[in-house]
Amino acid sequence: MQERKIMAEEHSVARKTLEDRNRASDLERIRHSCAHIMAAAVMRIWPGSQLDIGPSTSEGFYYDFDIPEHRLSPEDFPRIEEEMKRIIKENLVFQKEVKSREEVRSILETSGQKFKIERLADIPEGEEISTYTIGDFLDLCAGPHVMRTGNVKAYKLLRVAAAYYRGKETNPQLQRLYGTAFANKTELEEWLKMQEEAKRRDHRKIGKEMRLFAFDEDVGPGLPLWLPKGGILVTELEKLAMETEFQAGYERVRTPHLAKESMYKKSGHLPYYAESMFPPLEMKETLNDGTEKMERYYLKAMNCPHHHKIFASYPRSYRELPLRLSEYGCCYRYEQSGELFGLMRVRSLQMNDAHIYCTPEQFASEFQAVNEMYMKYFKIFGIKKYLMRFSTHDPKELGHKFVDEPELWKETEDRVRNVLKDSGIDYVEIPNEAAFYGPKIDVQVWSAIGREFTLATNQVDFAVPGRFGLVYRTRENTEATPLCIHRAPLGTHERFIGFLIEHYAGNFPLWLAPDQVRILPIGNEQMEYCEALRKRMRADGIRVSVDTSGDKIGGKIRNAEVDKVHTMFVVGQKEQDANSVAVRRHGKGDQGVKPVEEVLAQIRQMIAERASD
RNA sequence: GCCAGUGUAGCUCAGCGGUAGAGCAGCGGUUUCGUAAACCGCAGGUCACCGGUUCAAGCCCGGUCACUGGCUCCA
Repeated sequence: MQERKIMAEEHSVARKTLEDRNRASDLERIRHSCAHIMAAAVMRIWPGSQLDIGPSTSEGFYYDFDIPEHRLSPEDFPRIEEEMKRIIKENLVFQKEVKSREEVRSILETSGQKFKIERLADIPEGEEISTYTIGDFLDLCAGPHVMRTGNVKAYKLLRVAAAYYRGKETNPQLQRLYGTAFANKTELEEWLKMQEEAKRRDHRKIGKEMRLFAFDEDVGPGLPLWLPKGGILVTELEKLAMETEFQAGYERVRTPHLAKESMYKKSGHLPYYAESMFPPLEMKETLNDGTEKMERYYLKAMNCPHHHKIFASYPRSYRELPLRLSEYGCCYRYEQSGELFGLMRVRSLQMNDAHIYCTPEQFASEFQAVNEMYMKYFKIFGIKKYLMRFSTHDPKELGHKFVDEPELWKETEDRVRNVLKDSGIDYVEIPNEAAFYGPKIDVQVWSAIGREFTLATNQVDFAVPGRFGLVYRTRENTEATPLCIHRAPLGTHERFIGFLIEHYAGNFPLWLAPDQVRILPIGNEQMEYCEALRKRMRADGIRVSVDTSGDKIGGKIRNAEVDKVHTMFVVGQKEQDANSVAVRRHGKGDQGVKPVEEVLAQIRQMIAERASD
């Protein structure tokens, strides 16, 4: 599971060609120019600063500095913005000059810009080398820029962050200043407003307000507690997965949360992933001869090895394949503290996992069926914007990052590529990003607030079944090792629900809504009628409650709306006499009076169909 | 793990050297009401934790923890 990869690439060292640069949009020019203006301002305030690079991004721009005499903090923003304002007012020309490599190097050496000198060395031989100057601020830069500093009209500094030089952890850490710029003030304000709106949809905020989940210091960071209402979401997702997988010929299994070190040595996970696993539990075991032996147990960070052991639990025949084992397995990963993020990145997680063991002949259709399952889920949740990322290996890393099986890599990657092409799915291929045991497809989605992450994953494993000695008898009565497909179309409960909270802004469709129906009596006279109705609906499996508070009907409605109750039944004497209810939908207002039978039939149907609204 | 920021009642926040505050939620009353807030009252806090400066510390300083924004990493 990975996330923010594409964002990271956007910031990475991959050089844009000059052609790419010339295609830069007006907005990109403005933002990149604004980055220069910001850098010029920083140089005026702290003249001893070293410059790195300052590209535009999808959200705005940034510039990386080494400022020896100062630690940047948001308190510096007014001062820097003030200086930027001055530079813009001076309306300086962005003066481009094409120079020779030696000429530029000597300028940079004079000004002591050591990062820039290294960046200069990256520019391929034969490519045009240019500098842009505004006033006395010179920057090695291919452009393009706006004409004058006065063309930048709306900008705002956003945050400071540390960033490693060239993104490498071992390199020195630079201070990164983030900002954004727009063509005019109106657009900037609209964007700021949208950011505010995004904050309101944040799953951490809604999760707290709706009492879906909680964190507790004594439990530990990254270890979410599902509160009753969040537990309902979990249960509904599991019901969906179980039904879908049952129909698709999967068999459910259950496995322990930990295993001995030897298994992870066998799987090959340990050398690669020990750092992101919780440290082992160590215990003394007394052997039959009285000697003691230290045994190490690891909390499982993945379900695959346990499932492989199920495959290996008795001899298998080709007749049993494809064998599809599924489990909502609990895993534990020791994610770095700085990486923890609400429900989206946690240390305990439950994965919608399954492993499909199949013959090479079955591989393509099994892989295709998995893709179709993804599409089915996306339709239910109305997920329209997604991207399949096909991660492949880099032959140079064989034996290091990737298991040393050159032919298997090529063969399986070709197979996956063919399935993707044949099914006409939109995908991008990204080299050198595969799992160590095989190529994978990650489904990237964007939450309502524009954050990108891997929601689900579908991986091919041609290495580990062999390590586990998994074999089946072929028709020819020989032994063969199965291929394995790892798949988790609903990702993990934690991340998937985090995504859904933002996707729906907490306004879940009826089948998912923790509070499906709340009955609101106008007065005490209707209480018995309401209570009878509640009992009847409960018997039907509908999540319903009665508001027995002393509030007026307006107050009851308000509370139900705030609680995001999907459907309200307002019941007064009129409704009781006619065996009806006045239906009100969350966010949609009064839907009119309807006979009880009609409303209940409709609700049952919506739940059964998992209707999207 | 690294850089920066934040931490005051269940929630949202005010107070920024001089006796801890508000609204909402909660609890107790009164009210029984027709589509987004009835009224009155009560209670609620070692101001994240540990140490320091000061006659006096939510407030200043140092450390720890948690969370947040980035970076790095990510089966």
